[in-house]
Amino acid sequence: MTDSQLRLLKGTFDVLILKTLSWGPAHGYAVSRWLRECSDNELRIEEGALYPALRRLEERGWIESEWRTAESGREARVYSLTRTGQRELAREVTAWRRYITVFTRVLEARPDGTLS
Amino acid sequence: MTDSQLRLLKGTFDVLILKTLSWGPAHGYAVSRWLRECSDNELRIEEGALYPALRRLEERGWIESEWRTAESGREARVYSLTRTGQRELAREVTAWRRYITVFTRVLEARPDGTLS
DNA sequence: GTCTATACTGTAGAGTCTTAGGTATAGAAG
DNA sequence: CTTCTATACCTAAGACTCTACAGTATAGAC
Repeated sequence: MTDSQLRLLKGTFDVLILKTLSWGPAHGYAVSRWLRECSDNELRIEEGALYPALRRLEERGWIESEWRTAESGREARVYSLTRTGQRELAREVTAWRRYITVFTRVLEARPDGTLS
Repeated sequence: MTDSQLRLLKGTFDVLILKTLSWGPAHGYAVSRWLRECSDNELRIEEGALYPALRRLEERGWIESEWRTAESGREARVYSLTRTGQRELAREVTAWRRYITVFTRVLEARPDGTLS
């Protein structure tokens, strides 16, 4: 819609996916929809990035998948968080908090340090 | 040193470089040093990423460079922020604030939205 | 019966980083 | 005087992650 849509920073998909799955198992399409809605349409994962990311996370053992038939009768690959994935999520959320602290400090810094 | 060093998110170099140059002209090495110091050694730009980034920013017209001989007698390529670069810096800082707001909201969300 | 939303998959290409290497000067240490 | 460290720059190979685009296919609405 608006051009005001935020471009996701590279490398931040993973934690968003893990976070989404922490609510419970979901298939790919639902992950991307939830993310759009939860961010008031400001964050969007393209499908071309979503499915590779899901496979990546599964390879690392952070999520696991299973083909299931939904109530709707549709087949879908349902992903869920593993125990390792839960730990990873916690770790990444912590790292993110630290990141914004440091990064914001730099961006808000006043000129006092000397630049040779 | 400590393994606790944060890995910079891709795509966040540029705004850091612009920010650094907003203090005044500096050469590449000084930019990376300032960044390390200003972040208490938590953020680091590898040289292999720094110099390409500087050239990139110059191509876009956000910074400009000039060879100068420092008081030390050493030659160095000194970069400075252009007017366009100043506007770009302001724009990116605003975008960053918005990004952390949205992203944090998602990461802190409580399970109320439905995940089909 | 066609259209929309759902659901998944794949490829090509661009952009950005990491890793690892290289050149060269100034000044201090020995 | 020679070697080491800090300074200062540059490049290339490769990996990774995203975007853009292009598909396939089903369920339900109209």
